[in-house]
Amino acid sequence: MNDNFQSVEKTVKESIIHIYNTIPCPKLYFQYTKKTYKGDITLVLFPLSKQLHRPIKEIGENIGLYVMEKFKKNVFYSIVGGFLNFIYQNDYYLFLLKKMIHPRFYQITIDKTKNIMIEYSSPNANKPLHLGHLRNILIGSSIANILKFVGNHIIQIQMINDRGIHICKSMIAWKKFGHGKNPTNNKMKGDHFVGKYYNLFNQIHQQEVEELIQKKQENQRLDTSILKEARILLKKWEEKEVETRNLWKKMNRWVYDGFSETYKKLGVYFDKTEYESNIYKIGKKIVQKGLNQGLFFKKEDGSIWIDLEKEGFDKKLLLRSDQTSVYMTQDLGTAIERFQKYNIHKLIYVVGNEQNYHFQVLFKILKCLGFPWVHKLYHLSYDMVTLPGGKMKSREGNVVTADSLIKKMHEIAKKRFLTRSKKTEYEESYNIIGLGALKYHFLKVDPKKEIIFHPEKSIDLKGKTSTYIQYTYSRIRSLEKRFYNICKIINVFCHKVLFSEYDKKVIKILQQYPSILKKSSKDLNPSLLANYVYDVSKIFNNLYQNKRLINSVNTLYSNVYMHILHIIGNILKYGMNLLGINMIDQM
RNA sequence: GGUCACGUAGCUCAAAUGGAUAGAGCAACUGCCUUCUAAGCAGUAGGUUACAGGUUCAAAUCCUGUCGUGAUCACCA
Repeated sequence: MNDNFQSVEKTVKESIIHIYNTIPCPKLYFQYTKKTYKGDITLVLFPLSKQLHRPIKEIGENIGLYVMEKFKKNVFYSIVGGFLNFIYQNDYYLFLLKKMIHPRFYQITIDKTKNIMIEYSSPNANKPLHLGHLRNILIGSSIANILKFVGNHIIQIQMINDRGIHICKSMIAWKKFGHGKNPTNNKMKGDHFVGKYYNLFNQIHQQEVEELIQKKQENQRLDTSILKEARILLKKWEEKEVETRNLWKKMNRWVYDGFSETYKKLGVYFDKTEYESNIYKIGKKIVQKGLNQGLFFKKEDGSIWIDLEKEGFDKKLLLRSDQTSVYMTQDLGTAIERFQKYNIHKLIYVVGNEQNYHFQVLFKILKCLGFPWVHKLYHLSYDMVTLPGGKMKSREGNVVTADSLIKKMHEIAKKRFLTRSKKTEYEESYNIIGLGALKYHFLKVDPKKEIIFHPEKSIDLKGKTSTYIQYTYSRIRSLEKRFYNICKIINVFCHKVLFSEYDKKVIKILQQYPSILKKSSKDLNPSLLANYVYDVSKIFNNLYQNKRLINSVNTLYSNVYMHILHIIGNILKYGMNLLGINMIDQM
């Protein structure tokens, strides 16, 4: 077997330089050959024809012949319209197979090691994580996995919004109606417990607003008595009153314990946690500095603004008239502090698209301030998760929490598992299947697109799902076991191996793995990987159903399939793990 | 109203960034378990890629306009 091949792409490039004597070589447009045409990889000739000023047919023939020659007829070619299709021959597939069984095939390093900080989750400390957080967390953690896998150093960070009027709302409700209860004696998860009081606050506030409307005093709707009380509490908090601070610490602790539990269930973790209460003052200095430099301006009431109208934005508030911070103030501060503290090459914010404008302005302000690292900031924006009826934020207390969804998935998996599985009781598998289905459902969709979530239909365990992929994987594991029981191991590369069309289809898909992973990491998009892993599963099941893979009669081909199974297994496992999904050996 | 996204099969999503005859899965219908796991495989049906123009060898993809959906334009977070 000839195993000194270099890639077709490289050879094509070489041929153009050689034949047309052009340096540098024009940009080449390759694509994997469409299913409807014969071939493996395709060069699009139209742009080349334009640049070389030669007819398509001639270019195609020249390159095709050169490549065929170079590969000693292990690669054929055909020209269809303006497309030059390269058709791999048997031995080239064998070469690919050999390449793919090497561990290096999976160790993809796309660029030099970089320090990348990725901020995600970033919840408010007053209620449980919900559907929206779930998408955020899954995208963030999966991208962190992918970036790490291709060789970067990753710092996963969450910023907890533990300060402000919204926190005081749950505090005041607990003070008035909590009667000293706590999550333990109430048998509730801490974040749900606190969230209950936050919802209670909103209910009471709403009642009071309605009363005001009846009394025709609706102009006072922002001054309900309970809201006033919350404001007083905020003031006390700002003044660091001991009792208020202690209550605040106590209730936050409940919430954090609840978050930790949810994170643990989801299998995500953070290297760092920042608290808004620790850093909300940092930005003020910067704002003052910018004011002194004449970049910002002060209104009569003492508030500080930036005028970005020339840049196509509006005027933006940076500091309130009472000199307290707004979101922008602290985002300026944290960004600056992060670059001072850590040597980071990239800072990714995973934040919903409702804040697109906020981040555009944030980056613009930092640019105005002259920080050289502004181009290292990236807002990874994703669309909302909506319920079929419409918005999910709408009615208070009616949101789907992450915990309830995780629990529901576990139940669905259990029900299905019991009727299907060969195994007896196996609690851990319900988790892997249920959670996997949830994660896959969220990650297979391009982040920038909306997800419409049907709670009643919940999430499928068949079709284009993680369950299908997990099932495929456990089939592979089972086949491997069978192989070791009945077959001798031989070196297939010392023999003449002939691949069937099914085999070729599989190898064709498998060899795309590095480019998919590369693209996923470059685009910061786990959905590409998710969809690819599904394709791999599908093509395997097609092979499996049509060929007897492992048998004692044909040792050579059983060994060949053993290699193919091994590669598929690796791709499925690595790929799914990067999405945060575990695999099961037996289902 | 200004700005920014998005609009693909009945439903949920793809389509490697401008390439060939737009692909999957649900749901519906038809076949396939005496054979390595049927949570599977094969097949049928389903499309004027919201609409109208434009750019070029080539448009779901880029530009313009219209319509629809959502987000945002707070001394909220």
